[in-house]
Amino acid sequence: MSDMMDTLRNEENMTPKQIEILKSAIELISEKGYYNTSTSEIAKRAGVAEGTIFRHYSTKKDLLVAIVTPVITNISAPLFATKFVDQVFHEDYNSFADLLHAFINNRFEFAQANVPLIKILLQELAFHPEIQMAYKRVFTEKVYPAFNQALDFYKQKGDLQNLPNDTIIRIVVPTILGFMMTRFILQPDKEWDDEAEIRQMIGVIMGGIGAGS
Amino acid sequence: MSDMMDTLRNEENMTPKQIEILKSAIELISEKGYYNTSTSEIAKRAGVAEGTIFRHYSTKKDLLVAIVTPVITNISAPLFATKFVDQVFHEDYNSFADLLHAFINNRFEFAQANVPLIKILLQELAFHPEIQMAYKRVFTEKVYPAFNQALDFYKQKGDLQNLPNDTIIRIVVPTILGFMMTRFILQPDKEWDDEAEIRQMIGVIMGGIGAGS
Amino acid sequence: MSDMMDTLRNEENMTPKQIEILKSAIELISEKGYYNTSTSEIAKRAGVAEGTIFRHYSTKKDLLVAIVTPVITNISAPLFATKFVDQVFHEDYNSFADLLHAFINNRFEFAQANVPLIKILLQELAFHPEIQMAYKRVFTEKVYPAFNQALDFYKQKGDLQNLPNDTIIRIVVPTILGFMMTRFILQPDKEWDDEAEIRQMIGVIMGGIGAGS
Amino acid sequence: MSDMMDTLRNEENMTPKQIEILKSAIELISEKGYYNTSTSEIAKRAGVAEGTIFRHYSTKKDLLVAIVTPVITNISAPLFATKFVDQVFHEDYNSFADLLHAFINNRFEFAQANVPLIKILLQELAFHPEIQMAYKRVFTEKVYPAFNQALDFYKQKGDLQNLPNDTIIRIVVPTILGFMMTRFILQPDKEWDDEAEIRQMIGVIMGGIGAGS
DNA sequence: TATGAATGAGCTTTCATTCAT
DNA sequence: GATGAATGAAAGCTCATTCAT
Repeated sequence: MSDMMDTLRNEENMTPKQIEILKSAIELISEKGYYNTSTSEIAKRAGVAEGTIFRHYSTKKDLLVAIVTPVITNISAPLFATKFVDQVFHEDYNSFADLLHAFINNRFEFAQANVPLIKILLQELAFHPEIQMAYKRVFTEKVYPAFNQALDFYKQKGDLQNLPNDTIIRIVVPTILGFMMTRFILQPDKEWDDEAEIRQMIGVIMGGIGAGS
Repeated sequence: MSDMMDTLRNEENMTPKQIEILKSAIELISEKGYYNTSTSEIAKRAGVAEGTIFRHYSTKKDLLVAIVTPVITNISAPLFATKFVDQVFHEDYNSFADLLHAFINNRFEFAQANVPLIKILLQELAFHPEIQMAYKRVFTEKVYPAFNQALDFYKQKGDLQNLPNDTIIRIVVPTILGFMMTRFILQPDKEWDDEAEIRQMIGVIMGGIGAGS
Repeated sequence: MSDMMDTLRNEENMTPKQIEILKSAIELISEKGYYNTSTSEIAKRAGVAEGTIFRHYSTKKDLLVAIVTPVITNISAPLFATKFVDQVFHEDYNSFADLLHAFINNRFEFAQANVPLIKILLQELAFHPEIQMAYKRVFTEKVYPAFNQALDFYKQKGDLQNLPNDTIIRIVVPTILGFMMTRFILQPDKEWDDEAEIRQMIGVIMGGIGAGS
Repeated sequence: MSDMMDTLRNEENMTPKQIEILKSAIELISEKGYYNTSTSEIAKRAGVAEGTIFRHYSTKKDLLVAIVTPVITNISAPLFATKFVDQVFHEDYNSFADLLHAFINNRFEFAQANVPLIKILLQELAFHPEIQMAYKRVFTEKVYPAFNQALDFYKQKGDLQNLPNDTIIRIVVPTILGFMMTRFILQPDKEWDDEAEIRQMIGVIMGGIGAGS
């Protein structure tokens, strides 16, 4: 749980009660959904009075946004972290496959540490325009450009077929997402050989978009 | 809309009011979600008294299930229709790529005609165990076996690499789903060259899993 | 059941549907009470459309009154039947104890044949002014005078102590009612030696109010 | 009313609103019955929002049970209070008639102070299994054994005829109940000479079951 | 800052009653 | 007469939010 709280915690300090509220809200909402979770339930599990929730989050939806927004930011963080971009362009990765491997491993660990948060994000994205906004902004301003840059770079390098970037993205992203959803949400209890799965997936992806094919 | 009602209508007749109720429920729920749509709203839009809804669907959730269950069945219908299986095994399709093409085209048209229904299915799947049950049953009993059969067949024929079926499915299905979601839900207003998109997608998929690579 | 319908049937003929409605209403209301029984349930059990009930009884309460009013009349019928009064005054019964015995036996059989109807009467008496009216009228106009007449007669004859009639009634009536309620409603399944019970009860009553004591 | 609230109040404190709710519920339900009294009416009379009722009693039926259960307990309280039993066996009462007199006086006062509560109990007993349960438990575990003990004691002492206890109880209890119902519910407005009535009633009862007869 | 009783609008659901067929 | 779809008022209940303490 501490990892997950790292994802959420901003620079300012939170009171212990506020942390309890967030934890409880995350547990309950990820289990039962936003509309099936009442503030009184959250308060009870957090060991806090119902009014206390509204001292910290003036609205139930505010509480949801406070949970979900940092996830959106963090999910895509490495993609636009200066460090990452630098690594790519300073050829820390010899090939697109290497980059993909590093990227997937990194995001895999993040997902593993934040399953409940990601569940909430996926489930509620459809219903809350506020969240959709945040998501779209991050995607178009950060993720998409970073992706494009990287793809252009490795195309130039001869690692990739000359497909439109959009097409490549539409292959790569759902494949990764699909794997993660299956891995963590649909069949979390299956025995997975994660490393093998990832290698295989990359093999197939590169078979589809790599230059050699 | 008439197409969509075909997806829902059973053999027996519905009263005009019942059809109106279904239509209104579909519109509203697909726009705003199940929990943000009240039965009084549905009644108002359907031009019907609120009690009339409960004469036909004894529960609000019953109404949802009546909307969503036929979609689950129809989404996967061609996969387990005798006709389809026959076609596959009587070599109506010379290659897995051909099969894929026919399949995607067919499902693309279905999706196009049923966007609101599919939106509802995707959005509510997470929260209603009844729906999850129906989905799981159809998937494990129908879709998955049909897929396996087809994959085995074309593997034997030498069309496909010798990857585990599960891995192939985990590549192919999310890729197709991802495309459709982008096409019909995330960016429905973008100008799409559907035929080209599909061809490209198949190219990449076959690059990843086809025998030639 | 045929006996019970005798209690209800007036001179005019009823259609078979109407009889079915009455039967079903009696069963359901005596089991679950008036407010827990819906007209649609009654219709279903009667094998009749809901509207048909309202063709015969313009109101749900009308139906109840149609069930309960004849019971009130019949419960007390023997008390004011000319025949009964005649018997009393022509000394068909040698003693008040004899009269009591005949009376209790008679009412016992009536109760036995009409348990559901009596249950309904007892349960709903409290809530429906219409029923209370009917009950009060019958009691003050018929039962009470007949009782007084008989008591005066047997007092004069020296069978009874010189207690106020009201006091005697307040001993006799609740004792009989209490026995019947215990016998038919509270503990209907206990094995009863009815004849012995009745004899004992009369013994005690006469011990309390009879002249010998 | 304060007396009545004593019957209901548990050791813990109630908020003033909760007291108002109870009072209003008792008034309305005893006048019109449970099913004819809506929670909104209760709220209005109590000067409280409807939601407030459900904060204190999670169900309308819970409210009813909260009203009725303490009555059941208190109605029979003296019968199984150690003090009462002691009194009986330490011959505080010289005869069964004395005991009866003390007992009736005591219960008469209780009834007088709790008419609405008792009305509710009598009226709703028929329809609510929860209440029936509570009633049966108290009767078989407390009232019945205490009665038996007392009857055996005074039989041995030669005060009572050798009738079966059950028969005695079936005479005594309905007679007392019948008197109280007539006195407080059926004809509360008649001018009563209570002391005389009670004396007379005891006379008759003892005439019926006493040893001298 | 924290509490939790109180609020009241809004929800789903029930059901006696009506009426066109 | 009989039907049963339709009605709509009213019910019990939920819950995010407020506010005096």
